[in-house]
Amino acid sequence: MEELYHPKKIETAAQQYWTDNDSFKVTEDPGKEKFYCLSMFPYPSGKLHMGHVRNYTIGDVISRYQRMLGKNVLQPMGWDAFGLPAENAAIKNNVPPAKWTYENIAYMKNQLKLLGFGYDWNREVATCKPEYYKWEQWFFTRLYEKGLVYKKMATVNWDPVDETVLANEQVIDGKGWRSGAPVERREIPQWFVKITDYAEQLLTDLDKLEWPEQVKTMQRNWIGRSEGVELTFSLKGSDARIQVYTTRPDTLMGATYIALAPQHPLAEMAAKDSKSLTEFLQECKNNKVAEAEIATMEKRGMDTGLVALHPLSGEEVPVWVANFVLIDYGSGAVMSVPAHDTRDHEFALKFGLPIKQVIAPIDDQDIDVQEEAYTLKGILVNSGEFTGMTSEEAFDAIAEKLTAVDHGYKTINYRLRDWGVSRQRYWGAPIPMLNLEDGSERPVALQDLPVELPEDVEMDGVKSPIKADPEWAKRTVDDQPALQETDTFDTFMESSWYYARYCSPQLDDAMLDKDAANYWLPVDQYVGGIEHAILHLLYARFFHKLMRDEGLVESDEPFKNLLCQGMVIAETYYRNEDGGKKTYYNPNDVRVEMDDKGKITGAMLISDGQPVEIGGKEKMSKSKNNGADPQELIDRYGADTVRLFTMFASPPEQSLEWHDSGVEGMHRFLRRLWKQVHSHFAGGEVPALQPESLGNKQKALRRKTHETIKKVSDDISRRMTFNTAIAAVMELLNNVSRYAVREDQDRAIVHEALENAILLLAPIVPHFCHSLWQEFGHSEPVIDAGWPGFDESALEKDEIEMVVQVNGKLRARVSAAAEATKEDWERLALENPNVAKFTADKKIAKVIVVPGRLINIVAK
RNA sequence: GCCCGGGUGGCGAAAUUGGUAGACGCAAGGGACUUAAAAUCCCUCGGUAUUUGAUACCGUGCCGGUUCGAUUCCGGCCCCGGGCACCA
Repeated sequence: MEELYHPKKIETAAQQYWTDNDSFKVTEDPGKEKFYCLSMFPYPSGKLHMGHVRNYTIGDVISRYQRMLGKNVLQPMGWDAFGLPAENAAIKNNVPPAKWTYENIAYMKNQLKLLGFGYDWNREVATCKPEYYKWEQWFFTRLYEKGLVYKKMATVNWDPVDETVLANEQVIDGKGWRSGAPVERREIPQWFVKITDYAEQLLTDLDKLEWPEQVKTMQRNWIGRSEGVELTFSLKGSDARIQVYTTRPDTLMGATYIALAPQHPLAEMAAKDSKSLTEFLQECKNNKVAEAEIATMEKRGMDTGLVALHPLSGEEVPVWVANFVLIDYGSGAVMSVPAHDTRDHEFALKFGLPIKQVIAPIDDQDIDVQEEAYTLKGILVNSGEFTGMTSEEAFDAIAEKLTAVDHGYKTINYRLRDWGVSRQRYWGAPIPMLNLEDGSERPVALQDLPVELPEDVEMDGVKSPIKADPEWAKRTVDDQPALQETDTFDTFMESSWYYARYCSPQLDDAMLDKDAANYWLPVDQYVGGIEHAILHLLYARFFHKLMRDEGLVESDEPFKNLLCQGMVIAETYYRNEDGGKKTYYNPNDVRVEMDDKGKITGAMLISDGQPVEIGGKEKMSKSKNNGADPQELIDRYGADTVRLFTMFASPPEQSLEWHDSGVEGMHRFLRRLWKQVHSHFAGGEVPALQPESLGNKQKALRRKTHETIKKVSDDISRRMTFNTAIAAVMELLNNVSRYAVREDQDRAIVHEALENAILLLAPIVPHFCHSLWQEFGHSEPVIDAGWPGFDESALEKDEIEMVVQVNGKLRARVSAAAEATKEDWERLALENPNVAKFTADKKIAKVIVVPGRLINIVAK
């Protein structure tokens, strides 16, 4: 064996071995327990970033561990290849998005191989390939036929100069990122999938999942099921009615005005007679569609002049337009009860609208609703026949009354909205729909699928090439001219079913092979970034149910266990350019200035020496240009060091703030371990271990070995805290290096410790362990070595140490034989001189003995 | 604004069910080896006080509570991060 650790050499050899032996190729084997471990596939943005390395190392460690447990492990990889950045790169570099994407895939695939991830590359998929999106298009036509998709008008960000639709990301401070023109909201027809039909299932099935509570809570809140009342206000002097939904019908008698979304038909109607209202509605259009934007902007409103009639009291209620009411949510109108809702209160104060208290606190607490909204439930006041009821009683009574007068009914509402899947962009899967001359629409027939996206195109930066080419969309249907839809799918469509396609990736006559899908699915462990906690994971769950109802899969849920890794974050640096634009600079190109105490005082760009703004630590991203390049570290230290460091730096669910320092330490650890193994073998033949004949020191090291096996197994399988698993192995090896080898049994114990350390580290630093495992004389590769078990008898202790506290403060340590009783411990503790010092002039009130941990003496 | 997380030494972190705060590692300082450097090895390393010693006091974002005992549970606040439906 080589005396020194040469990462390049052993990594190349191990990777070659895995390739030559097709080590990670798997097939369905009903006789073996399967384990499907999936990491979220990357967007091929150019090269791997630290977030990828972290994500895929976690997935690979879990996969390799499960394989060592003897399972049939599937770990596939592919490419989420459609998306906006390809179009931007195409414009910038004058290459077609397809070419750019395929080049990136090739480069990143090589990087993944260099990192030693055990993927079954035979199953690779790229979502931009017609073989892939053909089935997505087919599936959409099935949904169309089932009535699960529909077309409606929906709002987009419109750039009036470029005459194009902008993504939220492309709107910066209300302006188009290229043109700089203020964006407008515009309504265009778009396709929607009825996810709301599945809202209840998506909610209740969360209970079946072994997911982090945090993610389940986020999804529950996103779906937002509520029980309430749908009611209508009649309009004075008109047949029109305004429909509103409320979760607090008990406050109905306190409704003092109605607020409409600016896009509400009645608002637009009222604007016909009012110049000022028309102007106001126009101003409301100068806004990005993002909800965060709407929620944080200045609340504005205007009276429409319309008057609604209260459904129960018949009182006249003014109808206002408010810029924060969302047209896409519910009916686009809300009844406002300023006395009992914070936002309504704020609005009423601003515009001098009446505030009428109808709920009083249950206790005698003094409140003033003119000052502040009282939002809790209570007892009804000023509510006519409902006065005196509790909020709960009034909920039912008012609902019944509304039903009786035909102005409302109890209902269940969801915050979740249908999924808009139309994008006006080029680099996506074309929506397989035909628009006929007579105005009707038709799905593309299976034999005409896929509707292929031309790949050899030029991007002008404004219009999608398939929209710019008048010929592309032309079709003939039943001798009638028809136009192929030129919008493409939201890229969440592709990422909603790729996990299933991996089961039969090359199948060309169906979307999925049912046997293969039902063998592998659901995914046993899904690993990916927390930023996907809602959208991607919810859409994928929805898609799975759609596929189930199409008879393609049997399970209800796609991902049994979920591990959400935290973000890899890094400092951002930028400069403000003209027109409010920010240019971000990579941390590698920036020098940070510090004062004597190491506190950061400023930063400057190395290339020009001029200052840059410090923007705070954020998720590594292309748009913030704060990504670290793992490649340099791989070249310098090898993949194992990079893998080890990303796993050691923090627990997977926590966000990881990236610094290069620390990597060196991991490399040092591997070098030291290598040398340790080398010098162990240099000592010659190792005798067989004889556990019965060991002395105390020998027993102690052996105990440490078995404690480590126990802890690492638990850390990897149950806790998924790889950082503490690594720390435990380091501790064991520190014990080994401090251990003085004097006789044969010492060598046997060290041998056991080292051999097990190799097994425990094998999932994390696979090349390193592949090589050393061979040095231990094993012909089977370490990937197929069984995971070590621990010897219960080696864990036993003869003597136990406990801590003694007086009134909760640590005062002494005492030891006794393992058999010592509670009384023995109490006596030992009280006899201790330091304890006596603190209890001397006090009365002992109580002695608490926590076995194996501590003794606390309560003295007063 | 709304929903979900997080805050512990100079830094990344550990403390798993309410029971020894700081394991493991980085950085730093000191020493050994060396002509020298690198590498390697050894020692110190939360703060304050006691003029050797060990010990005492303080310390887990801030304020308060529950408890024999709180980084952990409860209430209120501050700061940071993620998501908010067209970034992926």
